[in-house]
Amino acid sequence: MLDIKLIRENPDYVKQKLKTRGEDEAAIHRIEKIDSDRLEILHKIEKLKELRNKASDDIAVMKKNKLDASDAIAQTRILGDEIKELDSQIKKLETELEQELYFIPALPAENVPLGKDATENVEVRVWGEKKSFDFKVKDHLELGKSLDILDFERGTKITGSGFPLYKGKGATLERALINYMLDNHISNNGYTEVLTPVLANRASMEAAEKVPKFEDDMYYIEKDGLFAIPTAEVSILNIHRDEILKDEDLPIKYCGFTNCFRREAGSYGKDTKGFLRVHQFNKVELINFCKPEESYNEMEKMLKDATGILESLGIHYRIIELCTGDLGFSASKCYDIEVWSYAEDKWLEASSVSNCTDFQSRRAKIRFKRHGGDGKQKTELVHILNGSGLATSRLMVALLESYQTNDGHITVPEVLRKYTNFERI
RNA sequence: GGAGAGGUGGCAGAGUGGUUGAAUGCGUCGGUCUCGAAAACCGGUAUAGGGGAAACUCUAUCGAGGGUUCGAAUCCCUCCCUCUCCGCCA
Repeated sequence: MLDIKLIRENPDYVKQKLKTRGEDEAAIHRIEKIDSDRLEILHKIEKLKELRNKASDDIAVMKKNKLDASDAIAQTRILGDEIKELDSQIKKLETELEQELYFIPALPAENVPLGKDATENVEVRVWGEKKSFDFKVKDHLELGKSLDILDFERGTKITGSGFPLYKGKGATLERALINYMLDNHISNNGYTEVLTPVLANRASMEAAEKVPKFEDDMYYIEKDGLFAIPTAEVSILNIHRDEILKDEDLPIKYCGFTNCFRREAGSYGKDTKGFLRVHQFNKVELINFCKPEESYNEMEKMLKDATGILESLGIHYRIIELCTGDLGFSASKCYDIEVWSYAEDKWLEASSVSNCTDFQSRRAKIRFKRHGGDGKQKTELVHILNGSGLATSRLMVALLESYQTNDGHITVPEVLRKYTNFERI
């Protein structure tokens, strides 16, 4: 969430920034009003509490000296009643303020291209070239079926549509991809592997800014009050919730594989084919906790970490920088990595790398102590970045399609062979 | 699921109604000493919010939320979590 102080002191700046995201300023107006009302009451309350504290100390002294304090007690009781009344008023305002703040997105970074929606995203670079096939390419559904490695129908039987079943060499290939990516990030890119829970409580979902804003997109187990994570970002970020980290430990970099669960409410009928949009998918996630001055630099590194995988797999991809109007809720800057689908004849999003700066860390209370040269310490919010490195479902589409042979088989990319123990499907 | 114990600062651990934001130890930071280090000694060391140019000051916080009281870490209620034993079980 945004810093209320920033809104208080620089409302016009905040409104202008939000406008570039297509947000209207009405909510900020409401917030300003609630905040000033709250401050006014806060001043009264603190004054009254100060009086009460002093009076209580006096009473303590009187009692100690065996003096009659009943007058003082009676007077202080009145103070207490006033405080109670104001307390309930301020609590109401605080709740209102929170409810508004929870729905205000992060402010775009200065160098993010302006634009109203996805059509105005900017292509940063393209890697590799499209292969040319001298036969008609099959899509991943045909390949999956004919080679008996993907079974969407039976996945549907088990759960419902959008829950894929991998089979035989398909399952092995998926596992190989995951292992390859993890090993790469651990050995070459300096990440610490974590294997986290895939269910998260409400506090964790809130800390990662997924709830209440996106509550309808989450699977929720009412009986236990738990959410299925939409991304490992949630579970990994919460490793350090409510912690104060040491500055010499930063940046802290984790990678972790989990299943991810998304209801995709409202997107029925769109990209429903096979892997293009699923409710459960596999993803290796990268999370970085760092000092504010490092975050944009770390972001570029994360982008390299993710694209390095694609390059070693020989997958044709491009990097898109999202414009202000297309940025995710928590992100100040975001790159999408898209892989080329030969059968769909379009780019598919396989990863996004986001710098969420202090937007999540404020809510999650993840800070660090900065040691000043003068021996003084200052507590600051860390910056948090997340990136998929990568999600396998759409990567699998690109991989199967681009490695198909004219006899309908799949050649396993070189780097995966030591994980699959086969070269061909 | 049944029975019991407990949640206090970075950690360990005192504290059962009144200058307790909280003893003590450890850690940590600064300093003295030293050629340097260790040891020893001295001093500092929570978080959030408000006011103030600043010095500083006020408020809140002892798992969370309510209650009792002039006053709550301490008493009462609800919830959450952890641990131990039993049961069940991958």
